[in-house]
Amino acid sequence: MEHPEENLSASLEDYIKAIATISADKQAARPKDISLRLGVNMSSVTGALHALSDKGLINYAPYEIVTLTDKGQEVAREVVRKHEGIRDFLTKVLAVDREVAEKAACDMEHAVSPEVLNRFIQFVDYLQVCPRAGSNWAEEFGYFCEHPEEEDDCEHCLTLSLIDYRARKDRVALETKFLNELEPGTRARIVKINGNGETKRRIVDMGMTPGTVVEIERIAPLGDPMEIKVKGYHLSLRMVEAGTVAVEPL
Amino acid sequence: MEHPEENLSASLEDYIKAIATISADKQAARPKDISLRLGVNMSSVTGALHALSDKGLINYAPYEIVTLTDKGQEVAREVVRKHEGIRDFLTKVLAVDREVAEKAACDMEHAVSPEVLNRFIQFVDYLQVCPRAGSNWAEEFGYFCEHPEEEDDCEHCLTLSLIDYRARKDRVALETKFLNELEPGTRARIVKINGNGETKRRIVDMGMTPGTVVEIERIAPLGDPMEIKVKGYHLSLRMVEAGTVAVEPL
DNA sequence: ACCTTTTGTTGGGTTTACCGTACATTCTTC
DNA sequence: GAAGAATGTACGGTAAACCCAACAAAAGGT
Repeated sequence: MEHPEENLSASLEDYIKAIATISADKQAARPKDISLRLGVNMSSVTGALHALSDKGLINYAPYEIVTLTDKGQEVAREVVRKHEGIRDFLTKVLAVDREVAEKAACDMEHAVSPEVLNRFIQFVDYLQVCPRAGSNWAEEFGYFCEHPEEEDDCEHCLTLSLIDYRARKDRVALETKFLNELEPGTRARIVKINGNGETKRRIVDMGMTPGTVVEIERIAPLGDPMEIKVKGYHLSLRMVEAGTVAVEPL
Repeated sequence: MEHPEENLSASLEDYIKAIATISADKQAARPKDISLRLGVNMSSVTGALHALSDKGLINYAPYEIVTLTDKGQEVAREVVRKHEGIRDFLTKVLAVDREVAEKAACDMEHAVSPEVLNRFIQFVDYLQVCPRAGSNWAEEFGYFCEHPEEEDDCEHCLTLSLIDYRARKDRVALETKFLNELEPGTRARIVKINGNGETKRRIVDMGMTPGTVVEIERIAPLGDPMEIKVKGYHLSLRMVEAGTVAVEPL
């Protein structure tokens, strides 16, 4: 816990990711599991664990099980977001085979800047919101990135496809719902947040502003809370809160 | 020239790229230029030059100017294609700022597999050929990647935008030209290659099959040859050859 | 031609990230 | 509860890439 250094090396990020995924599956991550997953020698794992421990990202003592600290979990969340963001972009946009994409994402994730990562994630969302490609298509997407909260104003990018645009718009107007009414696996676009001061602030802090695309990941067995994905982040939301969010299903 | 090893490290690829770009600007690449461009110490450059020389990629003797061997130029072409492919994707598809994209491409180019690179390049081309994004958009792009030579059959991805599709198709039918008639900077899609056996084979070997998108880069002062870009590759084509290629301007 | 500056090289040293081998600990099983 | 297997650690070694400082060669100015 000496150096709380900011930047992790590519290799150490891999270790964090491995620990996070193994911990999610089983209870705890053993060095052996890590060595198998990453295909490295056990002695390399020991070395890496020391480094991560020094940075205060894992709880590590020789011969004991490895767990992520709070700080480590935060780092892991970012690493996973990056991996999934790239993988989803490759599969959903570039139509890369799932398995190939998984591997490619591992290779790419250490080289993609946060800025570009956000573009990847936004692009996937964009395809759902404005499924058009006009001649000024890239320009339109750039505008969308700058102002995601603005009304779905595709008109000027759809000079020749107005009919479709209007059909969609009509359909959407009829189908406006609240976030808690949606099924797992569905996607929707936020229209408005009805909550009062504190609740609203909490939701907005999560990045859920009007125009944002959300995906329902799953709903807990008891019906509360629900897990959603927003801008690549996995979030947990209480049903009461979800009920304040008006959305257009996509 | 000892080890003609296949894979270059990320760092050595950077050196090759630097040598290639500097050589293009000035006559020859001096170690100092390389050190400045890559922001590394002179002694690091010397070490890298030794390594590249051992691999037979550069002509290097102490205190003499550095040049690429044929093999080195081949490697450089690939590296440049990767860099430009990523950069163009970032700018033209993801609307990333030119300068940011240039930097991001440098970071990403060593992590992107040839397979994904081709998707990047194809996607940029795809936007020109079928500028539509229907609900089954990724699927359509995947099909296009699998069968680039097939007829421009966007109908089933355009159920609601037929009008635009037909307008474009009519326009294209009227404007079919030959490759040698196009201006630098324009893009076109190959319709047919009219040449006989040998000429035709040469052109097809360059990757110019029907359905492929080409970009006219420039035409030599004397009008011959012309430089074009196909699938990320910069090619040189004699006007006689270009005259055998029927294209739809985009 | 000589002296200074710029450029280039060599050698030694650091860091990261591996590996292999040898030793230590824990778990399993009888 | 002790032997043997599985797991974990420590130590030394390698390779890539970098740096700095010292020395060497080439280029430029007077």
